[in-house]
Amino acid sequence: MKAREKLERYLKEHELRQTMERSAMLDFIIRLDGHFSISTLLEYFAPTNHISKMSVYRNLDLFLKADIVVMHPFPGDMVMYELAERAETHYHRICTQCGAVKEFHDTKTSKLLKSHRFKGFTMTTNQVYIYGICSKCKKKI
Amino acid sequence: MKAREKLERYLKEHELRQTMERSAMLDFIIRLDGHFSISTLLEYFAPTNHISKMSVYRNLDLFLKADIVVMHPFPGDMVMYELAERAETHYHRICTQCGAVKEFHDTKTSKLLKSHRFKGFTMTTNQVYIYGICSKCKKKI
DNA sequence: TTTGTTGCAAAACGTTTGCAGCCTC
DNA sequence: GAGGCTGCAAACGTTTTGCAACAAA
Repeated sequence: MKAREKLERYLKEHELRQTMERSAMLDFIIRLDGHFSISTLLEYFAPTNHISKMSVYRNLDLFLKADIVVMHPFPGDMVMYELAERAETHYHRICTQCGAVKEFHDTKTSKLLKSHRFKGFTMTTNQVYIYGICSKCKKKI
Repeated sequence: MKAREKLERYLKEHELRQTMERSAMLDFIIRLDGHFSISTLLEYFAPTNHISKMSVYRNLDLFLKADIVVMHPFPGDMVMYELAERAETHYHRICTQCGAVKEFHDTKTSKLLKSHRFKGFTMTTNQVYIYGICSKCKKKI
């Protein structure tokens, strides 16, 4: 499902409201087309672009609950996020030494995971992370 | 590889030192046998058990780099951690509504992921997360 | 008209930094 | 003996809280 649809549906289901702020934040995240942190959002919106810090925090939480955005456990000081729709098209490979993250495709695993059926649990997305050491870091050792 | 071996090897390779604090922290994490947050460690060590806040922070970072511990992107305010060795035996299923996390087994996917070969990238661990809605939350809607 | 949402400011909290002294190796 | 490691305290920055005004439904 598209991110905008998800938002509309989630708001309706939970009797929440459509606001300019939510819409603008989602637009930005869609256009951004990549990984981002809370700082990315704050730096863009808080100083000049009409959305206060508080709304950024609160609405990012909402996007997470609504499955519009996923959270990635990348190393480093900042938790990173990505549009769920975008994250569904690839997985991530992470160097535990330098923190470098690469996207890769794996249709086999994707299909296998999508075929799972759990009792009473409805799957929406799945994420795979492969940890290891990249070539640059291997040379250093 | 066992966690303790990993630590020894990592320390040697990076010319770092074995200390009581590192050893005690690893012991605790092994005995704990589950998910934990920084608070879990701080609450145990900082007040009474002889390891200062600072060493907890610094050594947890080291454990992450040494692949002794992995970080999980579970919803909620706290980033969670788990002994890598333990995390290798199962994957995680997460409810995006209430944040409940269940462990599940999937040898097929595990084998498939382990069989991957990347140019210049040496895999150490892999993690799979399945997001969705659990039965309890479905009833509420 | 109701009630969710925003934005502000202040407070609370978690994390980092700098440094002196200690302890591995 | 050299240099990594610890612990303290202060500084820092991020996130939360409470509340009044606003606006979507």
